[in-house]
Amino acid sequence: MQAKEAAEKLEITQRMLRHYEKEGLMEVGRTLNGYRSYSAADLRRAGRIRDFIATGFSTREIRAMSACLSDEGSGPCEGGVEKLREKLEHIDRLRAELDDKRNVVIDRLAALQNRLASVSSR
Amino acid sequence: MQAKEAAEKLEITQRMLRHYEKEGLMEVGRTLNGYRSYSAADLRRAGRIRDFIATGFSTREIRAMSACLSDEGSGPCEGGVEKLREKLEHIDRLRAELDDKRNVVIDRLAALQNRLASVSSR
DNA sequence: TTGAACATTAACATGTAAGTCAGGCTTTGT
DNA sequence: ACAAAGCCTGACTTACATGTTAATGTTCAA
Repeated sequence: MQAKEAAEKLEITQRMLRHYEKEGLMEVGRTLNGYRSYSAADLRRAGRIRDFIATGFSTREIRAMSACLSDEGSGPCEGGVEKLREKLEHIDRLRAELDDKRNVVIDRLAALQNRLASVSSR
Repeated sequence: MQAKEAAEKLEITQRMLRHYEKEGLMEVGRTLNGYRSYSAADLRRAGRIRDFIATGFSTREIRAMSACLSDEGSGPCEGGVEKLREKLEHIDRLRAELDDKRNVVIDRLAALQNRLASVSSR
């Protein structure tokens, strides 16, 4: 698969696909004419990189746990587990707070609607 | 509480606390001598900002939902059912994004642990 | 064979998180 | 009174995601 199609499927730009390569996050084969050729595995890997970046990981961090990115991913990616756990903590803390906040709003909304209901039923 | 202690409790630098202010993400009171004085609420708010940034949100995005960051849903977070509903939409959208991000991490973690398990059981 | 659509690299640009350092004021302990 | 430690602002620096553009090569269809 050529660059354009790959980029479209991943909903990122070709620019970023090249960026991933230049940053050493993935390697992509070439056809005879020098064009990049993306395999299905390349797509999955690039998709993971995209998600990690969108989740606040730097290229440095992603590179550091590069082994954890491949489908088969053998090798030493133990350090990756640490980072994943940390990230999970961040996300979960945020989620918990968002949930609290959500309840505050819901309660208030309910209170408002109670008042409206009691007014309109008068 | 002064800057040093606040930064230590939040495990970020004073530099970043000042940064949050300059970016309009929070306001911090001053004592007579001009020193910043962080309240418990300030600490919580800064902690949320820290978590949002660590989760890949830009200052622009954080600023946009600034009202949802305070402890009390009061302030600009009130003003009738309309605003509350908007607020809820914001929060739910955020929660959805967070869940996506969380799933990315969880999937990877699960994949890693499957691999480790199958290796160690051999 | 010419043009459109695709590809390539390289260079330049922008926004922003984050570090660091300099120059200067304030507080506090000795 | 002096030194150490804190604070303040502002400026310089780096890293990095991402966009844009320019110059050029390749493929394909009319």
